Amino acid sequence: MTIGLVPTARERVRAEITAEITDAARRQLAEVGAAALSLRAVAREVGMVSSAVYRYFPSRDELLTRLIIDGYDALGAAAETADDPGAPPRERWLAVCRAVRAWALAHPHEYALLYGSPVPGYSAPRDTVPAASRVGIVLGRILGDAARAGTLPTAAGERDPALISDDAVAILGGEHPALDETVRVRALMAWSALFGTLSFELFGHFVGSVEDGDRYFDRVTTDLAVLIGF
Amino acid sequence: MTIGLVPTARERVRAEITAEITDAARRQLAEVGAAALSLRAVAREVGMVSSAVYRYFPSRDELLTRLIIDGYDALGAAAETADDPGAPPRERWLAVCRAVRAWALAHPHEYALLYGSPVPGYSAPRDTVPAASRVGIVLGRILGDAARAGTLPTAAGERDPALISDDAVAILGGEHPALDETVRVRALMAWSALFGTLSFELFGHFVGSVEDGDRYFDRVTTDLAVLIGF
DNA sequence: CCGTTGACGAGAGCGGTGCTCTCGTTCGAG
DNA sequence: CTCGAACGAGAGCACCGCTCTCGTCAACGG
Repeated sequence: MTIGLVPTARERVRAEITAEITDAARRQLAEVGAAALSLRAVAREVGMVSSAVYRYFPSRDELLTRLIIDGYDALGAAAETADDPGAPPRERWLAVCRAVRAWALAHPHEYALLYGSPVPGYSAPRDTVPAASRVGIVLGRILGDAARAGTLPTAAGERDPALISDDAVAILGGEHPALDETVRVRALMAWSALFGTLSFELFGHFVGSVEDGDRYFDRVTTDLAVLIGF
Repeated sequence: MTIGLVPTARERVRAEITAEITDAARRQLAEVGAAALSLRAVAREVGMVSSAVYRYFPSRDELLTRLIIDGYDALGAAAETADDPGAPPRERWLAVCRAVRAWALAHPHEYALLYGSPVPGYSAPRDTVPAASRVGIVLGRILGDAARAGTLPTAAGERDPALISDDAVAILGGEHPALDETVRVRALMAWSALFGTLSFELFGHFVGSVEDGDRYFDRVTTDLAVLIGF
């Protein structure tokens, strides 16, 4: 077994088959959702017997974890490309929100896998954290740039590390300049409110209350921008 | 078959067994979650064979629907008893929020069933609507009382029925006095933000960002109260 | 009062699932 | 060239949702 650099033919075909399996799994996910995703059906689609798939993924949950990471990455990439660092903070925030919503509407089952109920005995593995942080990092960068531009209030009171951790602070604007904690908490709140709105829309909790999802979403994200201070 | 009033012995024992099944199912739900809830295991727990359960519930999804409705009712009842109509609006809002969170923390799997990814696809959302509306009605009553007390801005611009439907308006304060649409939209937003925060907390999206969930939640709900105008 | 009917529980069975194990084959590193 | 590791196939286990049949037994109508 070679370590990196030049992959052997065996490693190459292994990577290819792994990709084939994840692609088939992603198609299954988009069609029937995570709960009904069957490893056997995936195996059938790639022309394998179910036991052969276990050479590539030790369990169905590991396969789902792969899809989760890929989903976070796709969503993070969508958020990143939607963010124009030259635009004013509010426009950047709105653009990122719209991009996140567009991705969620285009991939409802993947969104449900990421932000819906966790699957049965599933414990969020550490591997998903970096990918999951990407969209938060985009928001944090907007916040930091706005702070550097001096349009946000700087630290007034003391920080409370129990309320919002050092890691989260590092993402949400960092330490320079010293943002007021209130702003960071509101940014975190806007973040979860964004996904709360999306979850309600996608999971049908707005049925009968909101007709025009596009305009409602714009209103909400605009209100959230004002709340943050953008 | 008698129609209501005096139930026959047969109807009584049927209702008893149905309750036994739902109780066992609720225990299973609390233990292993909705995705892993097995009708056969429920049957075992009540000392039946699996096929016998189908005399009472036509499918596993119908059993889940029963649990969903019961869950919405339990949550709604918790919100209703937490609301003291004599208290000022902000205190009422905070109390209801805390009650909702307390219920969610005490029944995480039930909460996931209600507000996580819809598990059976789109089985029977129609029957669930009245129960699901209860907690929203509580919030709407607070909003209406506050409006009657004259502490909220009255209608300034035109209403936009596509943004927020007539049904939702009827719940969120009604037509007298004519609340400004902005306030109603913000209330709706606060409602989804509340559940967005809870979902993030329960589904682990705050891990590494928020240490003290209690205080963070109070901060968020307080901010939301200010946003609404309470 | 008795016969019919319908509800009921048990059991077998079908097709599906995740996962394990064993068995030939094949391929590539030493 | 050899030998071990990786691989795919297949059988099999335990479980799942759900259907069907069958014997029983209680309630209702004539």
